[in-house]
Amino acid sequence: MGEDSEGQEGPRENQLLQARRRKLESLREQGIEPFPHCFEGVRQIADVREQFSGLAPGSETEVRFRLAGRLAARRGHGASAFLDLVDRSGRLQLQARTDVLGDQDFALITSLDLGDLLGVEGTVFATRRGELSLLVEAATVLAKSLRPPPDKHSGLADVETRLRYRELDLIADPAVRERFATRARTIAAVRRFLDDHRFIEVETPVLQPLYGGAAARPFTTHYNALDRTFYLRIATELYLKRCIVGGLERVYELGKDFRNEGLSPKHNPEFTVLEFYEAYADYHDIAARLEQMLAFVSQELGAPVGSGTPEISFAPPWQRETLREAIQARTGVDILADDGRDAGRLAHAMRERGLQALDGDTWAQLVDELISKHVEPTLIEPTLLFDYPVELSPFAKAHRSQPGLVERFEAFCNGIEIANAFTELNDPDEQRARFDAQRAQAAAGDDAAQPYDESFLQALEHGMPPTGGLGLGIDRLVMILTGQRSIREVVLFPAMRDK
RNA sequence: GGGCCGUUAGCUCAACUGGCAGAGCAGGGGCCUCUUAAGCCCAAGGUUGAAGGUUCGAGUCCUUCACGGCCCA
Repeated sequence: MGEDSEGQEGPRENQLLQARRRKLESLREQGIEPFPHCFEGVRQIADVREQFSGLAPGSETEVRFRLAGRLAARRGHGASAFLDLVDRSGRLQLQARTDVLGDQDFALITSLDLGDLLGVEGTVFATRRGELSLLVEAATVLAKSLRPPPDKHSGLADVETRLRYRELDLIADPAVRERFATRARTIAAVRRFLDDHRFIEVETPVLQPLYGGAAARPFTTHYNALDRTFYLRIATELYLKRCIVGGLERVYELGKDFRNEGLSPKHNPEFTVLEFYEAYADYHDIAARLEQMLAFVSQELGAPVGSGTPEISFAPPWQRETLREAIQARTGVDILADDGRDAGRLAHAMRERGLQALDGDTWAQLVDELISKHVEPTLIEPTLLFDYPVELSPFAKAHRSQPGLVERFEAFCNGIEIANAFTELNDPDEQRARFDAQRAQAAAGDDAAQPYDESFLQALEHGMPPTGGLGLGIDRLVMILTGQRSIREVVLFPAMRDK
């Protein structure tokens, strides 16, 4: 290999890299392939532990296992050595002995670096102190590691390094691996629930000629073949309703939305969302469906999955309040005291109670402020807030008895919003009027206002059945289920600024 | 956008009021056949995030910047 391969690294780090490069060369000189193509018959470390959990200290067995994983620690004793092998399912101690392996293979296995990928075959035994172990009869290098792994004991502490180089975080911390496995099981359980209830999974465009379905700024891109600006979707809502118009009756989509916003512990610019729509249902039906679904999901995950946070039970029924009551109970402000929806009067009522109210804010923005500042943080147990102002909800159907409100609820848990649902607006003329109102807001400078979507309106004009729909933030749900306070801990590769 | 905090060896962390940048782990050379954060001996490893400034002297004080964390908007 190159004598100047050290050019790009610092001169010091090179000592470590060079040592590994030398071992790579040495393997090849011995005729050993450092990057073989496969290793057959691999079992999981958890299989060994399950089968031999009660093996008495000092006992040996004839039971042979082939295992593969990463070398995580080594304790040498001259003519024998203990090695720790880690796979996705766990960690197991290996014992290597000259009298079993012969000098050559023993020298090979003990000269491996921490971090190397290793395949072994051997028999199960328990040490005198009772540590379940594998006596290695054969060892194969499966991939040479050319960089030093994180510290075998203290792991990685620097948050930035953990997020930028998630592979190192995963290598160093089994709890992180477990968290992402929990995420996968959560999503699988959501799918199973919906599939079992006659929903069908669909895929709608991520790249869209026009974005919509939520109040957010989009990412834009250029489609060369059409020489036209395209947008990354901010929601799946409008296409999914077109599926409902088309007669699919119960549909869901699980995938990523993209919003051109800042980063925060609750926000990543790309995030995973479930939306489902159910024909002939209203928002009460959807609320019940959501309760059932999350109860099912948490049950599928098995008992306590949260760590460090108060135990959250999704068992139905959840707490229910109307939005008006919720705000009034926590701030004393009645947002509907004034039928005129006058921003000045609401701001005055807020200031009377010692609450901050910005001068330029509209009535709807003040309501939004009351929710996110004074209500949302107080909602720890799963809670549904019903009946929102129409100004905040351009796609929700008017309330059947409360003028100025729509049939919408949001679900909160652990002080954050996790879901948003409505009885869907299916009157095309009313929807057109809502778009007009959005257009006026956009003209007034609101860059998160809805663009006018004529093809969606046309679809509604063909007739959409009465429908209930819901959007659920999967990342936030996983945060709750795994007891994490930051979305970055449940997204494998969160967005980061360039270093 | 604002405030506070952080950035020192590959990793985890020290370094008093400004006075020779250290340790453990990892890596290198030895010893050691039941250890498990194995142990013992030896040697090595640094542009202290970047740039500028103050000072006889800066990891430490000042300014600006970068990235990250927490809080606020």
